[in-house]
Amino acid sequence: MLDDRKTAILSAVVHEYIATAQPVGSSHIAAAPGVGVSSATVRNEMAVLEQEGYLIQPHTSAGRIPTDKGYRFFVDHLSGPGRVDEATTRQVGDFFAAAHGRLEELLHHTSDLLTGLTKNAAVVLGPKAEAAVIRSAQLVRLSSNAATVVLVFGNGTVENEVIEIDEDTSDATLAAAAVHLAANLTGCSLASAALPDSGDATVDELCRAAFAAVRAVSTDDHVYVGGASTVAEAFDAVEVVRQVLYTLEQQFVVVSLVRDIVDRGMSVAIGVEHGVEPLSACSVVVAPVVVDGEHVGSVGVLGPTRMNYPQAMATVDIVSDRLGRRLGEG
Amino acid sequence: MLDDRKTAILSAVVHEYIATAQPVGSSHIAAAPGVGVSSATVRNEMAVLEQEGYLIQPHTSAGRIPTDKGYRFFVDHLSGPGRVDEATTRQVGDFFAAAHGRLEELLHHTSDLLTGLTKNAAVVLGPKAEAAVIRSAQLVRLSSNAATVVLVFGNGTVENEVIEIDEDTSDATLAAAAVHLAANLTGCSLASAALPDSGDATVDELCRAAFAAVRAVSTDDHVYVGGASTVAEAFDAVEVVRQVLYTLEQQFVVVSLVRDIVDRGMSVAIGVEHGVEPLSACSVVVAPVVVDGEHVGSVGVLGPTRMNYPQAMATVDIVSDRLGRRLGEG
DNA sequence: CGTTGGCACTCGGTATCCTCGACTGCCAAG
DNA sequence: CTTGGCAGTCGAGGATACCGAGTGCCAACG
Repeated sequence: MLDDRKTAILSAVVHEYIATAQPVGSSHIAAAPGVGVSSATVRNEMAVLEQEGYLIQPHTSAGRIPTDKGYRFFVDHLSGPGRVDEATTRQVGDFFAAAHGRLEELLHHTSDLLTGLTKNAAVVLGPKAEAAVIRSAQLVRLSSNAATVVLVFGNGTVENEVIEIDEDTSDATLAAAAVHLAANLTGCSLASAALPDSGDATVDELCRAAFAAVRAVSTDDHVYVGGASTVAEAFDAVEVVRQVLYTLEQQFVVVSLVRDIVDRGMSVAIGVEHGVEPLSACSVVVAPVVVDGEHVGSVGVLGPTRMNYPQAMATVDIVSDRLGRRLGEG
Repeated sequence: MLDDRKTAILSAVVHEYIATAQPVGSSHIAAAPGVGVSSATVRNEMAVLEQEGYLIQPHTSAGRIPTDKGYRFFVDHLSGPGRVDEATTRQVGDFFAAAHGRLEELLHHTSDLLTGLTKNAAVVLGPKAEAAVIRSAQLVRLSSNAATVVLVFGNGTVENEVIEIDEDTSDATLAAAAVHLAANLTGCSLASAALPDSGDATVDELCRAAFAAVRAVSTDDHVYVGGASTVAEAFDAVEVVRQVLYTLEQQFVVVSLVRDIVDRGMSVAIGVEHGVEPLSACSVVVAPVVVDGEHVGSVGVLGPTRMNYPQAMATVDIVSDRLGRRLGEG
């Protein structure tokens, strides 16, 4: 643990570096409020902080920049609960007040909102359909050998999947299957639903196929990634930009990344902490979206390790909170 | 019009520049096959080509690079019909043979396919629901004051939208509206559908709301943009990368860009030709997706003006063709 | 007359060198 | 323990020189 003065100095270094992206020297810190001490003393303290791994020098005779460990200490001990300014609060409020329509739209726009507020890439992970209550199940013939199964869930999501059917399946059989599906799925969640035999083998066959298809689809994640262009500004090394963008395009990587962080109960993963090597120059700030005490999704932002943590954390928190409330009403 | 020798020289410059991204000098061209002439002669010809606007010199005593006009001449007169190698043909074939499931998935993966084949950003514009035949219309209550209207179209698309309803709307009214909707929409396309009065004012009110909502949604475009990370490699100026990425994120810009090019009957828009200023360093190669003689969508790739046009055009063509066939079967 | 080899010239890129200044670490005095 | 002072370090940035790729022009040639 660090004493008060080291703490204040580290804090000042982090703040300054976040603001300027330049290595920060002892005299700047000595001038900072809250550090009433000469630059020589600051130098001594900074040497200690460097030895303990909170700071590094890019090269001798340069200022210091925080390490991942330094940022970690900062977010754990220094940044407080985090406040968002009033304009942000209002903007978020307005957004969710004005939001209407489909869940997908809402999540998509939420990601844009986060990007706009934090100037970082944003990730929104929506609720899986699996757990939601099925309000309607339907089977619609598309052609002689294809049909669509459509489920409407209580949260407003609609999932569908195309299944192949036998050429000689009669419309009557299809209708019977549709009725059987509707009767047995409506009111349950997909996870809990079971499909008893109907007595007709052909109908059962159809129903099983439909059920399997829609169950497979409903385990897909609803993930929305926005603000990719911000990473082009955050890093000056083209290679890093490319790697980060490429990784962001692999949505399953992003999904497991975010989910993993949330599951570990963390709200911030700094640099290598999240274990995704191509993103080791990035930090991720996440918050779970909670409805009725249940964790139904996540929101987060991804930016360079020298991101504005207090602001990002506060923004992510307020957005996840409001999104949760919104989903609770809907 | 250019004589044969100028044509050959321009062609060689374009090929060389596409391959190396370096200004190309007269001696390289003189050595190229098909140009049996000394570097001095090439220099004279290049000077003419520069005066006529096909080439420019970044600075005196550097080689030349093609202008947009040079690329335009190249694609119009030089690149021939374009062949894809066998591996590509097979890969595309395999892709569409293996593809199954929902239209959205198919389009999304098609964009990934194009990115993989051309190493450029890819755009896939799917069919609008508007024109497709409605196979099923449904109205499902979500809560006391919200319902979802769901349409299933003959091409396998499912569109839905949430509408607000009066708290005191009875389930019976909702059911009546559902029946009325289904009766009047099934079998038509959204564009051609009309909604006669049912005799019950409340039901009509609901139906109108549902119809309006779903009609609004169905005019949305299904657009899939992939391969954003490739643009980080294509340009070395960070600012250009940022602008291009940002523009690609504005999906409506991309949509109107692609649509405009296709509508003008063009297959390639080079640099400023497409009129989107932030993308003036980019070319776009597009092809319409045609099903039964009808233009239902578009595919395209977007890359730096020094992209490999013959390969891109051939790839886009074959993908659009196979996608059209695939949509025709489905 | 078009083509070609030759030649002088241009100019960006790279390397070298230097200076400047922003740091640091250390030390001795307070 | 803190602080002012001081010598030392090292990268950034500017000046200089050089190199080489490439050009334009011209005179000679078939």
